[in-house]
Amino acid sequence: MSTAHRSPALTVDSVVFGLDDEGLAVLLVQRDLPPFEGCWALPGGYVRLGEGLEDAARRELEEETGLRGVFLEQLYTFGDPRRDPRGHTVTVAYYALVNIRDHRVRAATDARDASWFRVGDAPPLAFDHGHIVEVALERLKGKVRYRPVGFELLPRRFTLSQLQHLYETILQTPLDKRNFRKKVLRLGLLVDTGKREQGVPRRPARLYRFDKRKYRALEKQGFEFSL
Amino acid sequence: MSTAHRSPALTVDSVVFGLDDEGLAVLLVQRDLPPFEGCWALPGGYVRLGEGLEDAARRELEEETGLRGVFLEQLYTFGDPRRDPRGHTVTVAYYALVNIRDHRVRAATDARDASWFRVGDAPPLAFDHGHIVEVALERLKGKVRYRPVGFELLPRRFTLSQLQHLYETILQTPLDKRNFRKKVLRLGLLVDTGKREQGVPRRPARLYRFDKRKYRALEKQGFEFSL
DNA sequence: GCAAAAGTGTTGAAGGTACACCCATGT
DNA sequence: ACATGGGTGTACCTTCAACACTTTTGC
Repeated sequence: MSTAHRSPALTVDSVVFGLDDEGLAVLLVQRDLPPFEGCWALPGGYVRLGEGLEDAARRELEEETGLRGVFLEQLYTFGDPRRDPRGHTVTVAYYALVNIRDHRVRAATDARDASWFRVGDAPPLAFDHGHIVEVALERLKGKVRYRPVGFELLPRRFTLSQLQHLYETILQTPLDKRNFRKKVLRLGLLVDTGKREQGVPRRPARLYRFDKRKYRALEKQGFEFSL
Repeated sequence: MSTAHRSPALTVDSVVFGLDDEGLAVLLVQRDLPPFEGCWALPGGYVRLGEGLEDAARRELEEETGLRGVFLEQLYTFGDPRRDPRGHTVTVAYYALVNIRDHRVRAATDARDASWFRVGDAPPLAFDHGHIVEVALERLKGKVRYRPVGFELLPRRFTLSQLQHLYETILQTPLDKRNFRKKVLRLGLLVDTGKREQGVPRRPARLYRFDKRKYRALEKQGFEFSL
């Protein structure tokens, strides 16, 4: 092992998922520079010397889309030497979950535009970003069942129907209303806020919030979330 | 985004798990060069330009320990800028599962020695490798329950007791013999080879093998392994 | 014949699935 | 009064957990 090496370049990219009434969406930016100029791509960019990977992902995310303070987890590292036409570039991919209504998105550095696309209805993406999105979807599908990450996609207060639709959307399968409610309430991790939906043309639903403190406490005692 | 960058260096490291009668073991190499000269570490090294990540991990593994053709999966990418005293070095970690008896290990390039250490009884490791081993153990613990990876640690033909001990070792919990056998046989993925253990001072157990073909077929039809 | 692990079924508890109707609200 | 989703309980079935004795082999 010598101490001087020509290294592959290193980037981070983030797959940001959001949820609205229509379903799952991904946040993309339109590239303002070659290669793939004008093409839609994942927000991301080069890791700086001395910078942590997650720090880099958060920095790029804020620079390119204005998002900050979101739930972010490492997804996978993609290193096919041909994935970037400029030369061997390894990218550490992250995925993020955000509640669309709480975050206003704006384009910025290196990006002409940033906007949400319905999953499965996005334009062809730059590099191997289409593939990265697929991997992120698979991961989300697996994770949501045994970790309470879905709540990151909802407003702080939400109805049980919203939660159910979320699971139905991500898992791509219909769920039974009564069974779903029983199961999720029996976990004891949802708190009835006492409030109701407002301004809906029907019976207003109770609003719950997820009890993160309680979950963290149970987690340390070996409790396993599962739906 | 400019096109020239000083990138962090990029390495791969592998956590190789093996199993014997005493329990789980990790394969380590003794470094022959600074930093951490003489210290035990994970087999690994720099990714070459134009080389795929998994290719690099396999190459280093063979160079340093003689192992080839093993089960290998990406674990996580570690990028704390201070994890290597020589300067910012990001490492893509893999974990491997091998059957100790099928593979003879030998030291080679960059390593004075290579040898197995009981998990939890290893010397302090170079860099953040101790932490990487912990993360790998956690991953193995999670994975073994819903993917049939455990079989990689056993010989091709194995007894149900061996399989049970494997699960007890990895999950760190005792299992009921009758319930375990029922569950695992009901999956329909073990084939009775018709052979028996030989040369043991007791009633010889039946030898089974894992039916990988059948598993792959079921997997494509949405089947989920679980124990 | 002794030691050591192999092999084998049943029962009770818990949890999962399937299923249909009345209620509260806005218009 | 009507349309819309909100909210609720039961019966059946499957799966999980607990548990002890006989069998086969080598020495």
